Formats: sequence, C-alpha cells, structure tokens
Amino acid sequence: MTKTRTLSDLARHLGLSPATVSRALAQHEQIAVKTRARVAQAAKDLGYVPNRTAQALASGRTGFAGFLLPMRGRGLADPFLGEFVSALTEGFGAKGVELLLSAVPRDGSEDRHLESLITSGRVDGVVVSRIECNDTRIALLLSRGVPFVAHGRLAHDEEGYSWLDTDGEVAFAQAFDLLYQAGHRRFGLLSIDDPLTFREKREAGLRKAYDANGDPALTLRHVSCSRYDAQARAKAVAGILAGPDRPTAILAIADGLALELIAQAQSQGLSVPDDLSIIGFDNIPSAAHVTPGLTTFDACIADSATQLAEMLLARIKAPSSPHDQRLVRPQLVLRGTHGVAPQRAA
Amino acid sequence: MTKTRTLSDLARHLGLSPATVSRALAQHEQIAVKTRARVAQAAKDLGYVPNRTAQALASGRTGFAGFLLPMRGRGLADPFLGEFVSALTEGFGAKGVELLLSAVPRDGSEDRHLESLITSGRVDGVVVSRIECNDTRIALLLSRGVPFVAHGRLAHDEEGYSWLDTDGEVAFAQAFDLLYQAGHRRFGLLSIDDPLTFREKREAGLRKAYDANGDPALTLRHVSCSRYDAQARAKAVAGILAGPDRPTAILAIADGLALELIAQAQSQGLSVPDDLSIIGFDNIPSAAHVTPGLTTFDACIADSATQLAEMLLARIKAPSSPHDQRLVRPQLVLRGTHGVAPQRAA
DNA sequence: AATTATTTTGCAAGCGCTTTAACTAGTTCC
DNA sequence: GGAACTAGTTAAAGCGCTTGCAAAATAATT
Repeated sequence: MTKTRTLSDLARHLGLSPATVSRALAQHEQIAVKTRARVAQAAKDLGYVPNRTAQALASGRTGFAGFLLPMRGRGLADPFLGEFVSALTEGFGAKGVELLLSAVPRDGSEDRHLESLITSGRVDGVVVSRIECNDTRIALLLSRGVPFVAHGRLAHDEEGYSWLDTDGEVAFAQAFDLLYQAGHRRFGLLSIDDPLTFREKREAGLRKAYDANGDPALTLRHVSCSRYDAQARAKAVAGILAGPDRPTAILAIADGLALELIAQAQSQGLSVPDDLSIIGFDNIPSAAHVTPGLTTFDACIADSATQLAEMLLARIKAPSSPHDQRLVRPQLVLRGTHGVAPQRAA
Repeated sequence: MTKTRTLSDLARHLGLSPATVSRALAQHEQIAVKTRARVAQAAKDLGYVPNRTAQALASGRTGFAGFLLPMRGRGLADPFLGEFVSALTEGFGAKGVELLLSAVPRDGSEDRHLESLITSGRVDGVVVSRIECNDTRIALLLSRGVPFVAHGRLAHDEEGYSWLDTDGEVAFAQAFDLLYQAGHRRFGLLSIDDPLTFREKREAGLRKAYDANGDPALTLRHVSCSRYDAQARAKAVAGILAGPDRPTAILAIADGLALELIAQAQSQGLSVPDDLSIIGFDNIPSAAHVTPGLTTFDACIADSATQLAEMLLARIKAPSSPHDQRLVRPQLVLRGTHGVAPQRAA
C-alpha cells in the first residue's frame, strides 16, 4: 500500500494549519475564497484524498447507509434484489454516500444484527425492507433514534416513521374489477404464509373489492403456502386448481407463484387465459418471457429505491424533520394471462 | 441517538485499563482467560459494542470490502447482480467483513472512482468484475498494493493477480461439438461489441473447435452489436437470421441475446429447435421460463461469488501470499432450444 | 530468600481528521 | 487614538480505539 498523504502533510506544504486546510476543503464560508482555491489546487497536485475513516470518527458521520441482507435458501435471492440495490446505490452515490450491505447469518436474529450494525456506528442510517405486520425493527430503530426509512409499512401503524410502499391494496382491487368485468365469478387467491404486510394489504384489497361487489354468484378460494418450500408451493398450486369448481380467475400474490401456477395449469391441459385467467404482482423479468406473457403489476422497484435513498438522506440531514410517507401506485402491465371468463361447460 | 458506551466506560466499570479490555475483547493470548471472560460478560451486561470506525482508524483495517457498481442505462442492471452481491455479502459476512457498494457516476471514470475508494481508506480490499481485455483497473490496484480479486481475467495476462473466471472457452467448444454432432453445419455466433474478456474467450472457444473440426461444409456467421442499445440488438438478431442460408445453429454470447433471438425467430415463423437450434450462456432465470426452455450454460454465479469472497479475505489476511487463479467449469443445462439439424429444403 | 522467568496489566502515543474557542490583523467609528 | 467590529486563521482538545513498550504481580528456580 503506497503511503498516502495526510491533512497535516498538505497543511505543512501550504504553510497553513490543518484546521484551515480542513475547513478550506469543506468549503467553509469563513475561509477566504482565495485560500480555498489555493488549498484545492495543492490537494489536487499532491494527490491528497482525505481519509474517510478519520473523517467519520471525528465528525460522527460515516457516509454509509446500511441495508441488511437476510441469508435464506441459496439462490433464493429476491428476484429484484439487484435492481433494488443498484438503484439504492445510485441514489446514495449521488450524494457521496455509499451502501453497506450486511449479511444476517442464517441462524442469527435480524434484530440483533441490526442493533449491532447501528450501535457499532458503521452507518448513518439504514433502509429496512420486507416489513412484517408487527415488525420489531421499526420500534428498535425508533428507540435508538437512528435515521431510517422502511420499504413497506406496519399493518396497523403508519405514523411516526418514514416509509414508502407500493399500493398493493389498490392494485388487487383493480385486478378484481378487471376480471369481474371480464365475466369471472369464481376467484382464487394464491398467497403465502409469511406475515409480510404487503401480503396483508394485497389480500385486503381483493377482499374489499370482493365484498363491495356483492354479486351472490361470487366465490373465492384462498390458498396459501410457505414461500421457501417448493413442495408446499406445488401443493398449494395443485390445491387451487383442484376440483370441477376451480376458479376461473386467480390472483397470485407474487409473480413467482403466478409462474408456477401457469406451468401447472398448462401441464394439466388448461389453457391460459381461455380456461383460466391469472394476474400476478411484481413484474419480474421472467413475467415477460413466459408464454403467454404474465399480466401483472409493475412494482416500480428501481424508482422506489431511488426515492427511498433520497428519503433516507433527508432524514440523515434533518433527523427531526416531519416523516415522509409515500404510496407508489403500481402499474398494471397487460399481457396475455387474463381474458374473458370461459363459458360454463353444460 | 442514545448515548453509546465506550471502551473506557467499560474499563472503568471493570477497574481495568482500556488497553486490557481492548485486548481481552480481541481474545489476545496475553490476557488471562479469566479476565477475558469477565470482560466479555461485562460487555454483554452493559451492552457495549465497539465503535467500528474508531477500530478502523486505530488498527488500519476497516472490515469493509468494496465493489463498484457502474451506473448504466436504468433497469439494465446485470441480471445476476442480485445473486452475485448476495453471495458476496454472505461470503464476507461469515468473517465479519461487510460489502461496500459504491456507485460509479454515469459520467465518471471507473478508474478514478476506484482510486478514490482505495486511497480514502474506505475498504480493505476490492473485487472487480466485468474485466475487459486490457483492463486498466488491475494495473492500478497492483500499483497501489491493494488486496483485490478479479471476477474474470485479462485477455493476455493471467499472472500476477488473483482471479476467478468461468471457462467460456471450453463451454463454447462443447456447445459447438454438441451441435455438430446433431448434424448442424451452418453456425451462427451472436455476440456483443464490448471488449470484455469473457466475450473473447467464448468466441475463441467456438473458433478453435470450429477450426479444429475442419469439415469443409462448415460455415460461420458472426454478428455482434452494442449491448446497451436495443435497436442495435434487434438489428443484429435480424441480421443473423437473414437470407436463405441462415445458420441452423446459433450460439449466443449471453442469455439476454438468446432470448431476443428466440422471440425474433419465432415471430418470423421459425420453429425452435426444429428449424433453428440456440444455445446461450449464463442461465438467467428467464431462460427456464421461455418456451421452449433455453439450452444454456450455468455460470454458477453464486458459487463464484462465494469463492471470490473467500479469495479476497485470504489476500487481505496475507497480502503477499501466492496468487490464486481459478477456472470454473460452467454446467451445460439442456433444455429445449437445441435439436438435430433440419433437413435441407430441396 | 534472593533471583529469574513468566504472566498480567497499564501508560501513553498515536490513527487522521473535525471543531470549539480563542487569537491576530485589518477596518471602521466617534 | 482607542474602542468595537469583522474577517481570516490557528491551537488544542478530542472522536474511540489499538498497540509497542514497560511496569507490576505472580510463579518458578536455585
């Protein structure tokens, strides 16, 4: 490692004190403009780059934002983790902040990990995602006074913290209406077990639209499964398709499930969308590549991440500013898995 | 932010000096085992967590590994960025190191960014990926003496640094042989323009197998395009499919192109694989979801990332240890886009 | 019991920067 | 001409930890 120059080296070289050089570099008003320019030039000439660790220790700000990555089954990485992380990184990068990714060990508690991340002073703030209905992380962060933003929200508390969520409630209601208009009466909901808020919201959206409709012919078959268990998923998919009175329209809580559903339906001779309409959620890349293309909602991941980065930066800068809550309207992407309800066989 | 305890607080509480406590926490041999236990217990009781910034400044090691994310066209994030980053994070996390993601601004130079990342002392080492034939980053890192590992390698220099690469050369030769055995004689290579080494290696693999074969009936149509320009890609795909003597077997340098090729071929009435065999590379998730499923090579991204993390940690620990060079054999995934050569129309 | 070896602990000097409070010049004002 | 300012600069005290070296305490040796 080649020896790097320190602030004192630069100060000595300039015949100034370290204090002045530090302030000059930071563009403090109180330093003469001429001096600032002289310092900047010398810094460039000497190739001086401030040591960020020392800056962090002295100033109390690290210039890092944290994000925890729970380690689940291998290869089961969130399909838009790349997009999300990439947009976050860019959003922070624009303001000179970098993203610190921290792995939560498989057997470890996410809360504990989060706590150590913040009390060890590695980050200026964090973004938490995959919020659960009664997520304890939010209370933890609040009690620690650490700037944070949530991607998603609590089920019954949307106050007192900053969050950004995609409006699954509206989306699923919209999906229901679309399919109802197309003549469907027998509905299915293919969901997951986890207590994630987004699941609850989406389900609620469907339920509300369903209840509000009031058509007595309406039926709803609700099947859910564990997300990380392939066998359970297959069983759930089979379950929702079973019997002569199976649904003609199914909403899947996420595209991954929708894809499995399509495959399974097709393999048992059903035509999508002639016999069965399917609408997913997320718009993962594969949704465009299956045949027929999956009709789904685009979750606008990159855009959400960009906004989250901006929101977190704002909180770090002004920790007591009013909280910011944003609901992103997901965009319906019409492809080929929805259609008019099949004629009832005689 | 609740006040956090410092090492001195803990030392005072224990009636020991900070030095002893520091060493005890670090499990130094010279501290009595009994004292170590006492300190550990007190630390737990008081909820003491060392400040990592201070540790970094004092010890010279940050506990961070860096990875640069060049910001290209929005949404064009590398399809396995998520998988890669996730596996890297886990690999580092196992040893208490975290991954720092730094965004290279769209208009900025990656070299300069990398240089500032390392001279500012934010990281103990870096992993660089998407190595180009004459990548300047490697020389830069070497000259700075920073521990690093490359995902990929230089075209003409595989010595003097640590790298891990997927063996695209062998893979493409294998793909050629497979298709030749199936009767194909008119080959196509759909590639990209960028001077990335992996492209060169894969192309070379095909060329070598092609030249070694020597069958005079063999033809090879080579078309390439810019990777980030959808129009150029479409044109390239059209080009490789044009004319009555179009190839019956095409190797695509990456799955993304293969997918576009399938779509285009099908839309002009060609049957895959009856009229046209296609083999890709990478095994992105969508490869399994298109119809027919794409025959391709699995690049083993997660496994590579895990190994890279391990390699970098080894270099950080022993910067002058011998370099480690690893070639990962990609696995051929046989799905539905390859088949026997079509009978020549009379 | 005196001496030497060994184990345990502490002093103090940083790591490279930020920041408070104070200090020095140069102006202005009455 | 000295008080009262203003602008520009600096001394010095950390930020919370690590670590080389030395001291103190304890154990082993003769």
